[in-house]
Amino acid sequence: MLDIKRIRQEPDTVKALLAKKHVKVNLDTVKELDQKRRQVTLQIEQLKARRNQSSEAVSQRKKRGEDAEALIVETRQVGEEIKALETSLEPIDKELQDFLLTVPNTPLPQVPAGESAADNVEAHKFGTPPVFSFPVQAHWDIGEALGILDFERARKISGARFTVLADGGARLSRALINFMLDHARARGYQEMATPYLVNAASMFGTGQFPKFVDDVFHVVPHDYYLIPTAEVPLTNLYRDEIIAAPLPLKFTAYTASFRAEAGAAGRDTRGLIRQHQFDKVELVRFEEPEKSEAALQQMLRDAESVLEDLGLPYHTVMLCGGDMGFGQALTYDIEVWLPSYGKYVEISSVSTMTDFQARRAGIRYRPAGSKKTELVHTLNGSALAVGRTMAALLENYQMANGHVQIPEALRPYMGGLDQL
RNA sequence: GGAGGGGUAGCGUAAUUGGUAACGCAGUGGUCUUGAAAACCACCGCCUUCGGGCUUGCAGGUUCGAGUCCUGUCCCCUCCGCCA
Repeated sequence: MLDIKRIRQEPDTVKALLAKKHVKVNLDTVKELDQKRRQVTLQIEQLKARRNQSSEAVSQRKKRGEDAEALIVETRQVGEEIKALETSLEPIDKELQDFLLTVPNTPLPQVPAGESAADNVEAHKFGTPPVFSFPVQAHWDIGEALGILDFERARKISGARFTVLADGGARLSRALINFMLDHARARGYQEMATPYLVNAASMFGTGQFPKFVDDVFHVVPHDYYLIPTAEVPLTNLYRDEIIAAPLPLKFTAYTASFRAEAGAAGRDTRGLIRQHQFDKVELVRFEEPEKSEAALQQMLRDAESVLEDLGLPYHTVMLCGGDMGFGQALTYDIEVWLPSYGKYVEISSVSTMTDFQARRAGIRYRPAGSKKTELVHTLNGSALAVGRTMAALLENYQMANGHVQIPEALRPYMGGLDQL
């Protein structure tokens, strides 16, 4: 959520920044609603002050045994006025709140202009795409041939966009998770294991709701939501809290993630790339506002180095305004080379949300020497998406005989096994 | 899922028949001190258009006035049931 004060004070700047995200918002409506709300609120508070006074006076008279009937009648009228004004304020308040919840975060100044992924700017590159002396196979073919991916039975027991990992596939996935968690822990992230089902308040806190309700799974009879990313439970750990511990706070968690992928029909229908359920190791960081941009660079390196340790070629792009997400102020996508696609494919997204989530979720801290609390900055990133990493491994490390080499760094997690 | 008990400031506790949230500890700043402790003073939830308003888990209701009464709901504890 954006600061209403900021919208009030510099509407043109906000408007210009949002235009960079190719979002058009009618800030004039906000301005009108805000003015009206402030005006009515003032009236209400003045009347309440009067009611508090006469109510106290009633109390005094009664204590002295005097008659207070006239005063009670008068106070009752004030109460009725307050009620009427409050009733008139309700729709204004609701409309303003509802609107503010749908306004995206403003991008930072360095975000490149642009409309789509084509306008993203390459920031870093590692490795070179492998050259094969034999026909390249896609990971779904490699996996099925090796008996480690079973899409057909997954369709039977669940449906489209689900996968069964079998034998070495399950083992490889678990190895990757452990490898990634250890990698994050070595870089100072505290490991957490969180619920996969969260309440609606958490979804509002990180910004999935109200705009993206249709993208998540709703467990109807109990009114829980399946997390679309561990960013949700991790960031909401400190919802409605004033963080007492010294910042930064760095967390990592492995969780399954669930996405409805509504409207995605036909895209990436084969393989592990786009699933309703996938595994991910996530990084979340709570940081002081002045340090959040430097923190973002660190987190980016924390994620990139996973791919470097696995020897997978990738490049990193800074997202242009039009390709950015709802709550992000600055986002880097890490894209891994996928031979079957013949291009780089997103495997991680690392972002600073500035104070956008913190304001929604009420996450504050007390700056050293300050009496007032301030909103923290929240950052998050994947390190990494496990299914996509597995796909990249199978494809980049495939051999002519259909088997797949296991990179050095992963072998200790596979009991020394060097190929599948 | 059922029955009972509970939720008040970071922690522990108060608040007559409904009368306008009190106290202790912890913490922060100050006085005093060579320094510290002790003592004393102030601060010690949120918003504010600086008038004031709000805050007893949350949302409503009754009332001139609700921590207190009523309804709904969330969470915690104990017991029973179920269960990995």
